[in-house]
Parts: sequence; structure tokens; C-alpha cells
Amino acid sequence: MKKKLKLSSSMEDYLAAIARLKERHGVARVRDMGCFLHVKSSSVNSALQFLSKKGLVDHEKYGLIDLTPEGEQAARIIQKKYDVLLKFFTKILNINEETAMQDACKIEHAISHQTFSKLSKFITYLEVELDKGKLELPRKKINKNIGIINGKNDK
Amino acid sequence: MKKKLKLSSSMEDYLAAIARLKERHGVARVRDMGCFLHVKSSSVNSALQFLSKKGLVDHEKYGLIDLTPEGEQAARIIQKKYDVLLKFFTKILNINEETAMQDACKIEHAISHQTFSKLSKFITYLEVELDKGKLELPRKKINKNIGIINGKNDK
DNA sequence: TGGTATACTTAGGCTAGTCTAACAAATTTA
DNA sequence: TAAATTTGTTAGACTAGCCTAAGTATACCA
Repeated sequence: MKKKLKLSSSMEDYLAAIARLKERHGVARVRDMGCFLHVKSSSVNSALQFLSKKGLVDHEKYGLIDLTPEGEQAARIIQKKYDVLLKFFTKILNINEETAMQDACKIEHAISHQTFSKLSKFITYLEVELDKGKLELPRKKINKNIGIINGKNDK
Repeated sequence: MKKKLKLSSSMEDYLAAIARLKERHGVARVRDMGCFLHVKSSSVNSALQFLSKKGLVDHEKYGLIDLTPEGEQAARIIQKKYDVLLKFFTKILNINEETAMQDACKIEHAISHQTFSKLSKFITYLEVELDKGKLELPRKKINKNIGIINGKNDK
């Protein structure tokens, strides 16, 4: 039977950062993690110590930083939540990239598996309906066009 | 010009608790707030001290607990976020009440005003489409019925 | 109206997560 | 290859938000 380890938002962030950095640059380094998460290297260090103790990260003094299989699985879940939330915010709700990223970043830690799973399915469903033309998301373009036609958008 | 005070999740919770308790019982008391939020009275006390200092709560030693106009406004925003999220989760995503409440409780602190506002409009839009019959949310009833027909749901 | 129960407050401790400052190792470069 | 620079580590301080324990005020009722 697998033991369910409950991680804090911060620790989830550290895990996800390792995954993202490895994805992007092949390796994760203390300094880059700090940049990525906007914390100092010393904070990264204590997080790594904690996560190593929990068996989620492989890290020896001055050595490489890597995820264990368990850490990888945990990171994948968080990343998936982030990705789906980002898509929902940008593609469905039409939120701007920056705000969408900020919100996804926070909500990924707060959303339960159940709600996440249902949200994913809901997005898929919406996409199908949109494709079939049965649904059209409300967007503000009409006003804008009127503005252009009327010359209201001139500087 | 109004100064934007950024509150922690916990402090938002305390504010919202006062609003809810006043709504339900006419008054908010230290003990009831503790029950409501699952913390001890001493924790409620320090929160009240903090919120009083910030001008969001009216509270004197052994006296009544009330929201100032600013506190009331802040509480209203949080409650609104909670209500809308709960509706989205239960009515649209078909999440069970308990999970929906837990998620709404956490996400109300994480969602930005912009995203919240767009989500609200999106829900309203969906409700209109549902009313018009242009949209039907996917639900699992067929499987359940088959189960009953086949006698699979028997104890 | 005095004693008991309940509610509120204060003091002080603990943990997680951050920081700064100082030090150590590794890497780069002249 | 030695010095300089960069990167990583450690120690220790600080804050928020919780707790327990003990003290203080209020409310109830016999």
C-alpha cells in the first residue's frame, strides 16, 4: 500500500521547478531554481534537504539535482494541473497570459484531484462542442470593430 | 486614492467568518469563529488584534466583534468568490458538495479579480445556453441505470 | 449575591519558510 | 595553474500562524 505524502505548496513548487528546468535545460541547478521561484539559493537548499529526506529528490552536496521516480510522479501531477488550468484560463475564459499564469500557479496547489479531473473532462467536452460549432464563446470583438469603423480607435 | 491592503488567506478567512456568523446568528463571537474555522480561541484573538489594527474589524476587549465598512467590503468579495466557485463546482462540474466546498474554500484566496470576473460571466453564459437547450452538460446516468437494471447496485 | 461555568485574553512555545551573512567548493580565465 | 568569479552550503535570525497553559472577565443560576 502506497503512503500518501501531503506536500506544502512551497514544496510542490520546488518539485515542479526541478521538472521544468530539466525539461528546458537538461539539468536543474540550485541557482536556477532560485531564479525560477524567486527565492534565494539558501531557501532552495533547505527545500532540497527536505525533499531528499522524503525520498522525492536525489541530491548530494555540490552534486546534481534529480527527481526520484516518486518525485517525478508528484511533479507530473502538479505540472498537469498547471497546464490544464492555464489552458482553461487562456483558451476558455480568455484571460491574458500573465494573469492566467499567476492564477494557475496558485490554484494548482489548491485544487483537489476530483475537481481537477472533472475540470479536465469539462474542457475536453467544451472543445468538442466548439469544434462542432454548437457553442461559441462570448468574446468582445463587435464593440472593437464598431470602434474602428467609427474611427474611435484613432490616436 | 484608496490603499490596497493585501491580506493573507488566513486573515481573509477570519473576515469571511465574521460576515457568515453575523449573517447566520446576528453576532460573531470569538468561540464561534474558532469553531467555524477549526482553530483555537487564542488564534482568533490574535487575528482580531491584527485586523483591528488594519482597520477592518471593530473589537474591544471582551466586546462585540464587528466589521468596519472596509472589512465588510473585503469580506463581501471573498464570500462572492466562494459562492461563485461553489456554484461552478456543484452545478457545472457536478462535484459533490463536500469536495466543492473544500476546493472553493481554498481557491477563493488564490483566484485573481480578473479571472474571477471572467469566470462569473462564463457561468452566466453557460446557464443561458443550458436554458436555451443549446448545451447539455455530460452526466453519468446511463451507467448508473444499467447498474440498477442489472441488479449490480444491490448490497 | 456569591459561586461556578463559560468565554475571552495573554504569554510563551513551535514549525515552516523565508532571509542575510559568512564560508566552502567548483569553475573560469588570464 | 593560481587567482578571481561563480555557485552552493551552513548558521542563525525573523515572521506568520498555529498551539497549550494559565489567568481574567462575564454570565448564569441557586
